Amino acid sequence: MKPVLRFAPSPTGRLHLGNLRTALINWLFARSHGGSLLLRIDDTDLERSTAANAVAIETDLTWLGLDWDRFARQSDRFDRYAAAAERLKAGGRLYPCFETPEELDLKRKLALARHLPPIYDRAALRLTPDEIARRIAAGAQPVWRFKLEPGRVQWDDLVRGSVEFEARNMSDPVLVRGDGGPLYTLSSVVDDIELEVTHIIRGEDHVTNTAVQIQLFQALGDRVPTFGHFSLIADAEGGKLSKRAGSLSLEELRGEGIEPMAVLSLLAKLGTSDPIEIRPDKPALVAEFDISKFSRNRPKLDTDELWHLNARLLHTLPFAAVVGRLPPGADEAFWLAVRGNITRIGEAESWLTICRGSIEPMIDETGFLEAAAALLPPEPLDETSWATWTGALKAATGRKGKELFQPLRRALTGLDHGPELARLLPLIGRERVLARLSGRAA
RNA sequence: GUCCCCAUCGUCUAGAGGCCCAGGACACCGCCCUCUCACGGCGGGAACAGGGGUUCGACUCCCCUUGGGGACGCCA
Repeated sequence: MKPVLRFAPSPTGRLHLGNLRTALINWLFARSHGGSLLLRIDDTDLERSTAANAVAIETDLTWLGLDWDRFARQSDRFDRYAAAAERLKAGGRLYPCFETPEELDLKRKLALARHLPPIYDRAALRLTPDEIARRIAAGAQPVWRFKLEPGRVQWDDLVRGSVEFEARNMSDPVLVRGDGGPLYTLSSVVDDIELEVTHIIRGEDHVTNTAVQIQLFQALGDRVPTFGHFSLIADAEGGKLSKRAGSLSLEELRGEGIEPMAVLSLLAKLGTSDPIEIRPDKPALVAEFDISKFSRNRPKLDTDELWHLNARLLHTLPFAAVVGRLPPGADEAFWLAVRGNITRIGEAESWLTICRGSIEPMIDETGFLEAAAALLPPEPLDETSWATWTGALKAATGRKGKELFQPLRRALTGLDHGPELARLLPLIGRERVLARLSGRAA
């Protein structure tokens, strides 16, 4: 049976690197096992979900090149959740509770104060049928809780090995809210069953959810999927990712010029035993993916590392891969000359100004530069011109090494370092070179 | 507070009792290459959180401590 994976974000905000990692791991698992991926928009929380966020999620995934085979939206499926809730009621697994949110909050605080776990005390289970009928007749809108069965819940986790929870340490989850709407625990399980999800791979913040959801899978169907919970990533200081969510949003990184493969390479390797290196394309990541390579440690994500990978990627990218994203006037010779000196593609622009536009030269010794101007080979300049020129200059002045080259670099580019001058010289052109050697902006 | 998880170089990790005075990758430092930066080549510094056990022998097993994280919602 081919595995069916799913990525189920809630459209309550933009995707950040943490979400993306979940998406990528599921995508890689699906692709490396010949399986399929379902994109499910978990928008049962109508208050916080927006259609714009849902669209943005699809845009971000597409930009990264993560495709999906099926699509579902939970707000289209409320009838399915209601039907499942009825089945659970009929089976005696759902019971109505009439506490207000304030009462529940108080109960939790009381439990905590008594050094007890803040789980629901099941007071509603002691309500008589008459009492329940009377309250409903009086207009009360109960929430419906799933009655957990006592005992041990165990599963073999793809990342964490055997995991066990004692049901008495868990709270009977609310599945249906006062307004009749479904809660995540219910909708998620119903969809995983009906959309035939075989592998649920998500962050470790879901492990306790898994324990209760396994009982729900058993109550609602006959098949429990395979689970895998990888650890969440921390920021560079070891703190929560959300605190620096701004700098880690894909939207922002994209605006700063990050390449998809830099993001993908880091996210696919972080926390695994593979070296974190730039990979050329998604098939390389698919070929190397193995869920068992993920450790249970909590890895730190450093955006510096992301930019480092980005630079490494750019240094090898052929002209064809970037042609549409370079400023007008940038040709292949230009790209090949400057790609080794940039971290983000936007930096090509300043080099283009140096090659095709006008800059202020840095002049150290006018005498030396005058001599250089006199010896500059005639048009056309090509990649051999530099050697010819500096050879003649060396013979004429007796200079060599840095003394010979650095004044030229500073005059020609206005900078202390940059791409090979042999390649830049023909790009800058004879006329500009002469002007800059004489100290004129050109 | 309760339950669960984690703890090896700066970072990501290898390590399933002797193969480890702990290996790799990235980062860092040095040298080489070189007009500069980067690339590349060579070399270097750099770690088993602490304390008890178990054992002939613990990075590896057990317990405790400490430190971190997750969960405990009519959010997902």
